[in-house]
Amino acid sequence: MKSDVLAAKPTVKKIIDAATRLFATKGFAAVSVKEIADTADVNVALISYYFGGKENLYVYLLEQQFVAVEEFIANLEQEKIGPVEKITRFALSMLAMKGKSPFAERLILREIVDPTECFETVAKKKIVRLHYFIRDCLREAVALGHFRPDLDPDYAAVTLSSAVRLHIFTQRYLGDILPERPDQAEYYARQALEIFLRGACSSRQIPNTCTDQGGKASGCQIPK
Amino acid sequence: MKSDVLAAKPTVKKIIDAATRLFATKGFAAVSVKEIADTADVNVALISYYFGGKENLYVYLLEQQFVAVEEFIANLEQEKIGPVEKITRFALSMLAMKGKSPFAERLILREIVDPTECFETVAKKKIVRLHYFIRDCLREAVALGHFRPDLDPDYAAVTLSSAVRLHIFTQRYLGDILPERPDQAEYYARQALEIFLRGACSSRQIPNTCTDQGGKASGCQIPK
DNA sequence: GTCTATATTGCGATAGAC
DNA sequence: GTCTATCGCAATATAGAC
Repeated sequence: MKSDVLAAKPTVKKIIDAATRLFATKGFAAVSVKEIADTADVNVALISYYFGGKENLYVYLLEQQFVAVEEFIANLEQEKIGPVEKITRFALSMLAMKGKSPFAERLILREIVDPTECFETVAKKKIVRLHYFIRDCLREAVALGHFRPDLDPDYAAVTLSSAVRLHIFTQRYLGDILPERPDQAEYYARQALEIFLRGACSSRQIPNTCTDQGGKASGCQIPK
Repeated sequence: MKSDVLAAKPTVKKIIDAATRLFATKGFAAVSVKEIADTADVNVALISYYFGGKENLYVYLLEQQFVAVEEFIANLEQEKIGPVEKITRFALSMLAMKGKSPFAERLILREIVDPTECFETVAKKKIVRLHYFIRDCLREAVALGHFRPDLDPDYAAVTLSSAVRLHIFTQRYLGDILPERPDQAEYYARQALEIFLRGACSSRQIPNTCTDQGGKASGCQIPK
């Protein structure tokens, strides 16, 4: 849409930075162009001038975020590492990308929660692609015997990305009651990942929730 | 705010039903009172007449949703069952409440993602309370030896509610690519729960992610 | 490129008829 | 209790001065 050389202009960059932060924090509907302009310290009219309106600006920003994520995924797919390490790196990717695109996670998660009309079809392809990446890793891990054979890769993929990602938003409410850790975000991601990996590979029985004793892994019943 | 007897009036009920569905689906900022009135098939002015405006209506609805959830939690706390079964029931609560308040999960999750000014302080107390319930169950389960001793209950609580809840929103994008299961929502919740429970109680080593071999459970390193 | 001023639309709320 | 008409306001976008 807009060439990258345009994004180098200081005024354009100020708009991009302010808009990215605001959209990520408050969501598309709750942010006004005036607020973006004030935050960026530029004139309101310049947003239409450079981007052709609020919607176009939003679409441009989201596409940029997905580019960053897809690059990350593409690199990961090429690496000669096992599937378990791939999803490990994916789960920690939000930390790895913190410097480059610190709001990518929030913006994408927002688009999942509140699909914008102007971006829904694009978002769908990208989100599905992201899902397939995780699912295929899980499938491979099951095939290799790293994970238990009864793990459902399609659904486990949703569990993994949910577990690792939603915490970004819970921080607002739970941030000050959670015990302090050296690097809170990374600590959380690693905790969640560890639970997932153990839960995916373990064939151990779950205490107090199994009616039969010697059943195989998949027979471990969760009570009604 | 409004007495329950008022909610029995057919017009009021139509407004409540339409507004709950719309707020849950699109979020507070993206819904207009006109849209609510049209969906409910009542006159626009009646929303102000009965509820005193859009914000008041939203606050009223959210409070109702939290009442349902808190009742559920309060009942759960009184039951003479173990902590593992308590969180199991909690995780499946969205299914248990489907009949009574089918939009509770969505509305609460929305309030976490996009805190509304008019409800943030109230929401904080309720969400923190919900978090404490889960965390205390996890603590107890660790103390009883059901879960591994190095599980961090504060952070694991966030992981659990994230894993079990976020899927509601991913369905829009992944709904048609996920393989069909008899009862999709329940199936997902149980899969996520099973992963969590196994991950919480297991002391098994994770394949391909551990550098040292014979380390104890807490020493299981996730690679950088 | 940047600004001011303004056009235009749609929102939420309410006064007043019925 | 329900409706119509309208007010006031804020939002987006743009025309045109500089």
